[in-house]
Amino acid sequence: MALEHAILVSLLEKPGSGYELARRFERSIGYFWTATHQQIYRVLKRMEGDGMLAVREVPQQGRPDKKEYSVAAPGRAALSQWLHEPVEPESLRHDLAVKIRGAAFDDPAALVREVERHRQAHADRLAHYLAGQVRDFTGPEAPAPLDAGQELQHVVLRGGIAYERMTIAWLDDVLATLHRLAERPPHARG
Amino acid sequence: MALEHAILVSLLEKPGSGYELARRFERSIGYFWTATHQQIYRVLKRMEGDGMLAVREVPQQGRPDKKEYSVAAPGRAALSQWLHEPVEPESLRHDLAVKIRGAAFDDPAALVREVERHRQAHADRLAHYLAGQVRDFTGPEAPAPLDAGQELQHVVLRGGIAYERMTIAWLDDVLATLHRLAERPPHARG
DNA sequence: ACTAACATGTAAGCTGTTACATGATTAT
DNA sequence: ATAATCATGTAACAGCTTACATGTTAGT
Repeated sequence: MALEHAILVSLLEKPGSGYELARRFERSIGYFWTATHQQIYRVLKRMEGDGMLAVREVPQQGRPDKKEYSVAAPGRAALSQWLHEPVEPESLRHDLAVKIRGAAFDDPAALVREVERHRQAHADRLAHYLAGQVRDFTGPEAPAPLDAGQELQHVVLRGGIAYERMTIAWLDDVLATLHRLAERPPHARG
Repeated sequence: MALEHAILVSLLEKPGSGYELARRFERSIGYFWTATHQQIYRVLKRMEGDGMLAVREVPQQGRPDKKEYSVAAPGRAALSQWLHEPVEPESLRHDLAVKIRGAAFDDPAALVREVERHRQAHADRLAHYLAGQVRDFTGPEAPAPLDAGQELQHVVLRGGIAYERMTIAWLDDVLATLHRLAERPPHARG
């Protein structure tokens, strides 16, 4: 399971609390792995018990105390071992594709609004990624030259950008197909 | 959960046994939704109990008997209802991206072979999809004109093809990045 | 004899989601 | 007052994965 490993990577990049991790999973790490705070707290506790993480209670002024987690030696070793093991290439799980094929047994035109909604969500994500790319990697505020960690973060972000662009283009193809089907004379629908 | 709905779509396209469904989930349906036979048998039983599916025992010669499932009226209604409900745009779960960011804390060059392996897997899938496209939709053996169901299957397949092409191009970008980092003088790494 | 394909299941364990629960501080 | 943000958890349930389990027929 990669949630543990995603947490190890994130904490190596910067130690932090469960709450902070949950927010990172809504942003940068979340571009390729999602997790809710409930999951994160459960896994942090387990990993702490396994000796993978070290905890430090940090008293704060004007805010509740927090537990700052950082990666202990066994955690770093576990990550290193995982990096050297092969993982299976992902298989997709795409509800919308199921819906599109299902539309053959319902009204294809009824899907148009849903597909447009998805297109908008992907366009928003793309805009967000592009802004992040300029801010962190290509803009005047970005460090130059980038270190290895930043280069690797950038290539992952480029993957997210490519994914969103591809998805938007495909959803346009889907919309065009749905419109073509809606214009067919009834006897040709089948 | 979309497994039920994926099963409904598949059985509407063609009734079949749990075993046959499991094979379809390794092929066409599996392009965008995966499931193992254990999952499928369990869900089929539940759906049958809920009255969504009808079963027919089919004796076979030279083979074990099979249970052929088909969609009953309540199943069709449930699919239709789901088609009219919005679903959340998917979030990615990509182990390899976690590994790439993790490589900053290990040896980036050690990831090259893993990335190449993934690239090969995606190239194989792309070849498989392209062959299917010619066989079912664009080749001389394919029906012309396509009916609505076939048009929708084709646009989903085009999505799979676009996904594999995008992924292969991104993995080439990843490989180029890893090679660039490996060529850096040691003082410029970290 | 052995392997592959056909065919269907159970059990245990892990992962993930949703709902519930609490409490402080800061800004409007 | 009210809402938002910070901060951490529990409980119940649903879904998925892995291992185990059985038996037939067809091909080499």
